[in-house]
Amino acid sequence: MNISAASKAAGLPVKTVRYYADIGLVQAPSRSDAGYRTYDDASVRKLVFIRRSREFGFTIEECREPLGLYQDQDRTSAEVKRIASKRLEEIEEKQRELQSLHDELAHLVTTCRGDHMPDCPIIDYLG
Amino acid sequence: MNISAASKAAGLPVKTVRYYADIGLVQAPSRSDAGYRTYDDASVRKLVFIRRSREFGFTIEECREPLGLYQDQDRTSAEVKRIASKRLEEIEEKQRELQSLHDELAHLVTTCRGDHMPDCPIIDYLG
DNA sequence: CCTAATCCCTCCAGTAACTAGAAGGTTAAG
DNA sequence: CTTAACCTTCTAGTTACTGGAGGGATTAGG
Repeated sequence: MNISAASKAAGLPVKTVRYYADIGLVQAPSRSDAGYRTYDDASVRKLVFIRRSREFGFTIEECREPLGLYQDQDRTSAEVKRIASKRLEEIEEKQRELQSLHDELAHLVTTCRGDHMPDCPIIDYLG
Repeated sequence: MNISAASKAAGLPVKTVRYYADIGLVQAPSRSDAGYRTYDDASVRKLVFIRRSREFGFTIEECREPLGLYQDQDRTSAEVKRIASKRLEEIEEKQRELQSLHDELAHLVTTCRGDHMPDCPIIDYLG
């Protein structure tokens, strides 16, 4: 798989895929004879994992920890479990926050009459 | 309310609160005699709205649109509704993505035995 | 009233994580 | 065999903060 196919599959720009290998977040991919980067499904799954983590506010450094664990032959199952559980709690907190952002906007949508008048009940709240 | 109280209430660093007024994302706050910025509850609610939007990957420019609407005296209710509905769909897509990230890590946690052995079923998937 | 701690201010420089563009080599379709 | 769509490296720019210097204002204790 060339870089553009991997980038499409992962949902990341080509430039970003290169960048992640440059900074050592993922392993440097192998190269074709012409020097083209070649990717496999496991690499793509890692990129998807990073993309989703990044989209929800985890930093690059915070992505390194779980990714490092997956690759570390000496880690114990207990260590993997501890770090993943901590991350899971952070994600659940994000889910609650996202839900309240959702509810706030849903309220705006349902209270607006959607007509041509400029008044809208939400203005009293946010204006 | 001084800037540090507003910053605590909004869940944003003081520097970031100043920055948002500097770039015109929120209105420049009024000042005390000594030149201190003073904030009210409506300003704090706007800052919370921005914080949550930013945490979930909306850019500063994408925050301007709904915030602008709230303040625009000439907008129609239909326009408010259209933009808020579009944003709501984006948020629902983010909720689905966050759920996938959650499930992926939850799988990691439940399949790990949590003992001192270094093997873990998730490695086959991501390693 | 004085002093120390804790605010607050502005300004400038630095960082994280990309992202755009130039210059040029490679591959696949017609 | 050309030409369009790939790919490469490199450097420089952007977004959204973030840290620190230097200095004024406010508050709590003695």
